[in-house]
Amino acid sequence: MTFVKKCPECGGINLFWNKEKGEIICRDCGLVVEDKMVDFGQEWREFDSADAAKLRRTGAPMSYTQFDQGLGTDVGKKSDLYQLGGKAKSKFFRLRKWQQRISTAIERNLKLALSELKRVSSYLRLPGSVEEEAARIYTLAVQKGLVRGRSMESVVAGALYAACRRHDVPRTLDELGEASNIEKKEIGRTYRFITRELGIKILPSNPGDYIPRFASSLKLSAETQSRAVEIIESAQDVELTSGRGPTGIAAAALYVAALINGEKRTQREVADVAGVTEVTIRNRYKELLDRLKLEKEINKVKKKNRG
DNA sequence: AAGACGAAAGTGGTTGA
DNA sequence: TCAACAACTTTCGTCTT
Repeated sequence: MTFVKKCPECGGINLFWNKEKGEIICRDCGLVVEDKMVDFGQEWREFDSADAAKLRRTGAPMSYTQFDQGLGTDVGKKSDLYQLGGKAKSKFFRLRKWQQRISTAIERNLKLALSELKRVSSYLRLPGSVEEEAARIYTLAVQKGLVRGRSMESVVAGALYAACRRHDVPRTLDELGEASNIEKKEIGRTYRFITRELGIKILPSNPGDYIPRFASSLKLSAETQSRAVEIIESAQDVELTSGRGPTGIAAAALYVAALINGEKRTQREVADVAGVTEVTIRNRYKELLDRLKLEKEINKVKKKNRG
């Protein structure tokens, strides 16, 4: 299944589909070609009708993004009535009344929340697996009554953020904030709250996970990207990364890598796409130079530019 | 004139008494 | 619950290219 055959940036055909992250990456120039992948394919193949009967599932797939896991039954609308006689008609109304009573506050809340969740996740072009996870987290949160006293939207955003982290598909709090119109602080707060209350373990995100996206928005080459990843790895070896914000590290590594590869970007440009300030980049950058003996390479490039 | 640099003061969160 | 603390931000003046 391919939407894009050629990289629009460099024309290369060496495209790599990272299915888990929902990104297509050009191996030649590092551009993230397409990051709104939807998997329309069937994951099975059928060769005859016997196979078809065996393999096809009936009905919609079970999903947490449906408020009742997609398994509920609706008593129909009035437009279905034309085929019913008198008795059946009264039975219909009775059943429908019941269903309305059964629709508790929780279900109504879920219905609303999940449509919000879908909205935000499609805005951020998150893969379905993350959306599913977020919906699961949200459902658990509702069942535990954690939404009380918090806005539904902020819990949705928090659940999505947690799901992103768990799937190593990092989005920054800023991005979540932009997509959901909730303040970054608030999202962070609810995120910590629900993960604590639900006992969800989340490892600190790896700075390297941010590199492809940042590098792509800065139009940096694949070599620069892998250079940045190397820098991050060696930084981890000398314990420069613990306790620091991963986005700052990713930004600084990318800045240095671009410098070394002669694709210089200003600190401001890098800072903007990474959602940190220039000051943070400078601090990380300085630490990197101090500890990783990169000065030589930088000086080499500087000399080259002069001569 | 733009970019890089670094000092100083402020913010929000964590930790430990 | 409060204070100390680390990381990060904002702001601003100075140096470099």
